[in-house]
Amino acid sequence: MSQLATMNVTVAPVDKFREFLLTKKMRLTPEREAVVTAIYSSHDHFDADQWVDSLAGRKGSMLASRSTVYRTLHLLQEAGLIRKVARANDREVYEHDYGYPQHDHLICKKCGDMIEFPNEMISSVLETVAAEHGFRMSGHRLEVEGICAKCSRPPQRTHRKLDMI
Amino acid sequence: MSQLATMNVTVAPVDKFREFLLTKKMRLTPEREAVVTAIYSSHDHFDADQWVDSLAGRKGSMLASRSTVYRTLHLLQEAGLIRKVARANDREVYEHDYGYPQHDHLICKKCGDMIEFPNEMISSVLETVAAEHGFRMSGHRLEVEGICAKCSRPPQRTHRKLDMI
DNA sequence: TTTGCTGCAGCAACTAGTTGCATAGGTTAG
DNA sequence: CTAACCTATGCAACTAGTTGCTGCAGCAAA
Ligand SMILES: [Mn+2]
Ligand SMILES: [Mn+2]
Ligand SMILES: [Zn+2]
Ligand SMILES: [Zn+2]
Repeated sequence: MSQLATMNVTVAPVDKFREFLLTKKMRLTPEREAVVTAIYSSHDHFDADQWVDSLAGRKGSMLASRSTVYRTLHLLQEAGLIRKVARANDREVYEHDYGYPQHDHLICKKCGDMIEFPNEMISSVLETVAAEHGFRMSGHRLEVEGICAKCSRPPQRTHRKLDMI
Repeated sequence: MSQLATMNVTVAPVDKFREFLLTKKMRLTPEREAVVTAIYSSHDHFDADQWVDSLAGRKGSMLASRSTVYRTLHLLQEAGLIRKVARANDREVYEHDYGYPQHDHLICKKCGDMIEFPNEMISSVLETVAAEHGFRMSGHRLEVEGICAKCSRPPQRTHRKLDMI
């Protein structure tokens, strides 16, 4: 999934989150910590449901309720720790927005694959456009849709010695 | 809302829709025609709800059910007549994608205003990126978020002779 | 301790949007 | 004409995500 190199960061995500919460006079509760720890335990695109499942009842033990997971996801976005990246299969797809270089995605309509690409050019075009409009840009979300190289190869079946009967 | 000039098109939206449906061996039913006519009766950003309201029961007589409105919106996207442009107030925002020049939007987090800007530069950057990845791009969705010029002016109150008591 | 205040969790009810299903109705063959 | 076929509709049930409410924990004043 991740073909871009990761970056080292000095402040751990949990601490960055605590700092953010302090500025809003909010606390890093055990529930909120459970969510941020879970999310930063692996570096992948993810959706809310998998954490609702594992943190709130259905599959795992109750570490945070469904509402709390969703509310914490909002806080994590505000804090700049995660961002919405696309919508796939009726679900919002998120990713880490901290400790990882800026990029956008080519999204294959057939297989759903999300190919990451760095976006300096686009960012700088947007800086210019925003300046022209006196617009203070804080971020962007770009979904490029189409068919990936794998899926657009002619329907020649995948390489195989012999078909099964 | 629209600060970009409109373009003249030869084929009317309803006819373009009928053509598209034919290629899929589908019919332009009265319900589908009602939806596309309603949507093309004005040239604005819009959301599904307003057409569900006016076409399905609640306000007028039933021209197309809720499901049919939503299903027709999908078809209109496939047909290249409309496209999703952003998400605002928990609703998808659509706009005409036919008879109007390509553009993207600066979206103000405070007032919700959507400022349109033409996007040739961005399209061409994306063409290059897509080519590099052997990706056959069919479209994109770009939301630039931030604070618009109006909203970022110092909090000097709006011009008013005398405050109300 | 008791009392009061505040922030947060969990619940349940809600909204936008999707989908399975039964059936209405159009199209074609006989 | 009818029968078979097939598409598209409307309904109702469903899903992802949001929100108002209530009650409880943590802290502070009395
Ligand atoms: Mn990514
Ligand atoms: Mn627009
Ligand atoms: Zn693919
Ligand atoms: Zn604004």
